[in-house]
Amino acid sequence: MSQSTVSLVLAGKAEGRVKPETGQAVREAARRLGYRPNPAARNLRLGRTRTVLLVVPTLASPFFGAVYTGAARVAGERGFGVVVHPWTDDAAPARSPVDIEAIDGVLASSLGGGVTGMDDVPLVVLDNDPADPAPAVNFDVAGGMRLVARHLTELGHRRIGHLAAAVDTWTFRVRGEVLADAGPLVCRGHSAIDVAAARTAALTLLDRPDRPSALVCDDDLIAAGAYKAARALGLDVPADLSITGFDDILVATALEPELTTIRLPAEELGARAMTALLERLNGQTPPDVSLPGELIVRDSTAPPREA
Amino acid sequence: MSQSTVSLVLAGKAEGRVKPETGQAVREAARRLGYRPNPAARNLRLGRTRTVLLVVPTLASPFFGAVYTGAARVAGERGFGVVVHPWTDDAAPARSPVDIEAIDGVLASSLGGGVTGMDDVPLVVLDNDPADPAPAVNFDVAGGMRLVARHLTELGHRRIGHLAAAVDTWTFRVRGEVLADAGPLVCRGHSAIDVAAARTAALTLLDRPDRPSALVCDDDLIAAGAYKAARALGLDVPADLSITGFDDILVATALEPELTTIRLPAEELGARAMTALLERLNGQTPPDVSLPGELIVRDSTAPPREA
DNA sequence: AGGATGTAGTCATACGTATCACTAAACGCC
DNA sequence: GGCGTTTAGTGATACGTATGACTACATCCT
Repeated sequence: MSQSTVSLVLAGKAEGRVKPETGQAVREAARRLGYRPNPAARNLRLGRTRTVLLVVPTLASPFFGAVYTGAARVAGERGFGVVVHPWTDDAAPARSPVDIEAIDGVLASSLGGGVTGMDDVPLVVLDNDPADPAPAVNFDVAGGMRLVARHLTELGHRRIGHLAAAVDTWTFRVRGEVLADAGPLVCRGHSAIDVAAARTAALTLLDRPDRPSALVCDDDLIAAGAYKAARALGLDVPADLSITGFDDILVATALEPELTTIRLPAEELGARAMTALLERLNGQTPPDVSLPGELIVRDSTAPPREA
Repeated sequence: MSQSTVSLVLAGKAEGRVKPETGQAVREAARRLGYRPNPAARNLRLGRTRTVLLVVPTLASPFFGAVYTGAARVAGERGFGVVVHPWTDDAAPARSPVDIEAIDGVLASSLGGGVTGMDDVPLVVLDNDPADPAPAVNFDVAGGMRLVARHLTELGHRRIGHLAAAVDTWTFRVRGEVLADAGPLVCRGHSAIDVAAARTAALTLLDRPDRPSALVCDDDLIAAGAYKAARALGLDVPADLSITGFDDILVATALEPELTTIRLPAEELGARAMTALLERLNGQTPPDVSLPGELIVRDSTAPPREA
C-alpha cells in the first residue's frame, strides 16, 4: 500500500476509495509505529494551517482569557485551532509573530497599540476605533458609559469625578468623551491600569474642597485603587463615595463592598470576532459588530450623603 | 540571481558567499515585492520550528500570564517563539495541539490534569509531582506552606483551619500534608478555586464552636472568599480572624486588608522551565528544579485576640 | 461479447525553503 | 603559464503531505 493510500485513510477521505479492511490495517500500522503526521508538511501542501493567531496586549488579565474562550469555541466548531501571542508595543518581539507561525489569519486586540507588520494577512481587530478601515468587533463602550452616567445621576449625584486610564486608545478616549457629555463631571485624573497607581491618582482627586461624591473609573482595577484611596481618607464606600468600574473582572466581586460596574461580554466578543474572521477567510466581508455592555449594580454605589 | 542566493541573504548566511551589493539588491527587491518567507516551508525543510508550545489549564488566571512572560523572555533570547494553548481535561480539544501545531517541544502545566497524547515530544512539566518521570520544574510548595504555618504559630495561633482547593493535584495535596504535620490544625474545608464557592466553604468552617483563629487558604482567590465569609459573620480581619493566601496574585493587594500570602516566583518558574526545555532540545537532560516561595506579610494576619 | 460503470489503489507532482555539491571567473604565486 | 585559492554564485535535491490523473481488475447491462 502506498503513501497516497495512507494519506487518504488518515485524512478521513477514504470513503469509497479504500477498502474498509485496508483502512483498518493502515490505522493499525500507524498506531503501532507511533506515526504522527507532520503538520509542517501538511501546512505547506495545503497552503493553509487551519490555525488563527490571537494577539493580545497581555496575558496578565483574565479579560483576555474570556476573549480566548469565546474565540476558541467558535474556531473549534469549524475545525480551527487558536494560538495566543501576547504583544505590547514596548515588548514587541524582533519579528512579528506572523513571520514565525504559520497561520491563516489574525485576531488582534488594538489595546496593545499598533498592530503592525501584518499586512496581507486576513485580520479582524477587537475593540478598534470604528474609524479604522480594518473589520472590527467592538464593545459599545459609549453605551456602557452612558449607563453608568445615568445610574449615578438618577441616584442624585451632582459632582462626579472621572478616574481615567492613562492609555490613548479608542476604548478609553470614548469613555472620557461620553462622560463629559452625559454627566456633571467636575474633575478628572489619569492613572496607569494598576492598583497602586490608581490609588495615588484617586487620592489627588479626593483631596480637594469640592470633592466628588462619585468616582467613575475606566477599569475595575483602577476602581480597586480608588477603594484604597477612600479607605486611606476614612471615606465610607458607598455612603461617602460611590465608585464604579468597567469590565466586571474577578476583582469586582472580590472587593468589599462589591463593585458596581459595566459587564462586558468578553467571551461573546471573542466568539463574534472569530466568526467574523472565519467569514473573512471564506472571502466574505462581515459587517462590523458592536456589543452592548450591561450595568451590574452592586454595593459600591448609593445616593450621595447630602441627597 | 537564483532562489538559493535569495535564501542565503534572507537567512543572514550571506557572509562571504554573496557580494554585499547583491545582498542589498535582494533585500530591496524582497521589500518592494512584499515577500514574506513561508514558515510552513521553512519548518518542513529544517525539521524544526524554533517554536515551543505552552500548555496551561486556563487563561483566566493572571498567574499563567506571568509564567508565560518568563518563558517567553528566555525563549526570545535563544531565538525561539512561544505559543500558548489552554487545555483542561473537560474542555480538551478533539486532537491534541501537538498534532496541529508544528512545534519543537512542550512546556505543560500539570494543573490541567493529564497531559496526554504528547509522547515522543520533548516535554517539561510545570508544577508536577516530583515522583513523575517527566523532567519537572516546581515550586517548593511544601517549604512555602511551612513558612505560613510557622508565621501563624509564632503569632500565637493554636487553632488553625485549612480552606483547601478541591483539586486533586500534587501542588494542593502537598499543602494539606504539610499543614497537617506542621501546625495545630483543627478543621479543614474544601472549595473550588472560586470566590463564591470559597465563601460558602469558609462559612461552614467559621460557624462552629471551636472556631479557628486563623484560616490558611490554598489560593488567593479562596482567601478572597474567606474575607467575604468573615465579613458576613461580623468578624474583623485580622483581629478576630487571620487569613493567609497562596500565590500573591493581583487580588492579594486589592483586598482590604491586604493579604498575607506566599509569593510564588511565577515568572522565574516560566523562565527556568523554558531553560530546561531548551536544554532538552539540545539533547541534554536538565536537573529538576524547585523554586522557593516567599512569605509576604501584609495586614491580614495578627496575633489571635485571646493571646 | 463488449462497452460502461464501479472499486481499490498507485503514481507523479507540487507546495517553498535550506543546503550540499558544483562551476566559473578572477587572482596570486613561484 | 599552470596550479591552488578565493569570491560569487548556480543547480539539484529533499523535507512529508495531498491530490488529480491514471491503471487494473471486476461487475453489470443489453
